[in-house]
Amino acid sequence: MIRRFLSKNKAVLGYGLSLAVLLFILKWLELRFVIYDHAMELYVGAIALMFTLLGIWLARKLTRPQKETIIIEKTVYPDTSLGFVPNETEIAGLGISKRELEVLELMARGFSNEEIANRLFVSLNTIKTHSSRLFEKLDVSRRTQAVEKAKRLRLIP
Amino acid sequence: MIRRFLSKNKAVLGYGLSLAVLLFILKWLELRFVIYDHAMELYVGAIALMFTLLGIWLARKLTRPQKETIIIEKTVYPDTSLGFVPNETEIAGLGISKRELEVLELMARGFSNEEIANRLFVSLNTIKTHSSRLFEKLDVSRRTQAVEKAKRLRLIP
DNA sequence: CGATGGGTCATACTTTAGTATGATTTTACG
DNA sequence: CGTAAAATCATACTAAAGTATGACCCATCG
Repeated sequence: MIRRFLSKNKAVLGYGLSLAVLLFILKWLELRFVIYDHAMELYVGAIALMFTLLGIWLARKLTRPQKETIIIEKTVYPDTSLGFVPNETEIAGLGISKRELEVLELMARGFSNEEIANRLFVSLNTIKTHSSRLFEKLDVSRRTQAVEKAKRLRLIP
Repeated sequence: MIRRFLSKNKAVLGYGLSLAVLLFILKWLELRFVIYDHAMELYVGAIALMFTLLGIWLARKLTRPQKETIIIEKTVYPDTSLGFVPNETEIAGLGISKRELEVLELMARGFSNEEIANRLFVSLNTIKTHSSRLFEKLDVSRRTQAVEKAKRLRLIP
């Protein structure tokens, strides 16, 4: 606890210490030389200088550095393969299954139903049923519409 | 020239002025009260305080603010719908005509050939020929592929 | 002026897409 | 263990999409 206090109030402690040292020097000067009236200006000047310097030092120590936030806008071209996060909420809300989503993705990539069937190792009819259900759920009637809507809803990249 | 000097050295001049004022005050105090030995500490203290404050003020005026730059990189995704610039080079290179591009855009938006025909006030057959030529030029065989490729080549948004 | 390219349209045809319906098999869950 | 959702497949059909070919109009350009 004490260490924390020390570290937190380092500047203040430093100021106190400096003050003490300066007062000591003053006392010493007072004893060393009899202060005549004509020496007064010099004495005051010295004090002024010292404390001005102290003030400068204090100011530099105490003022916390001004933070300047520079926001660099970095344009990132939608690298569909890297930075895509599917809208799970929408997918779930529409009740689209995993398999249907797979079909949808391949559709969006321009594959025909037959090509999709070959890729997924199922029959053409299966793909047809999948796509039909997909169109129902997406409330569309053609694959191009489905792709357009799916991209708009961020179901697919 | 004088005004420029004044404005450039405002802080220095301020310091000089303050010093003069303070010295005047000191002189006044010296005249006003006879400075006894026991009043010495108080006097010195006042000077110390004043000059410390002056030093702080000076430091704040003269030293340029300590900046701590925080750089935040903010990724900005370009709004494809607003700031879209078609790749004219590619369009010209592939020899795609204005009308064909129109058809392509409507295709991408999910319209059927018949819908496109109605929109452009031409017959279904015309749209079919347009799309056939389009597919040839894009080297694809289906509309979904055409849309995918066109978007990839930035022919359409 | 004639060739060229863009746009239009038609007919005839093939292929792909999409719908309707029914059935079987997995798989997940209470 | 039984049920519901998901996934599979089939048949039969309709509706789009796409191809091939030929024709016509019109502006532009050498």
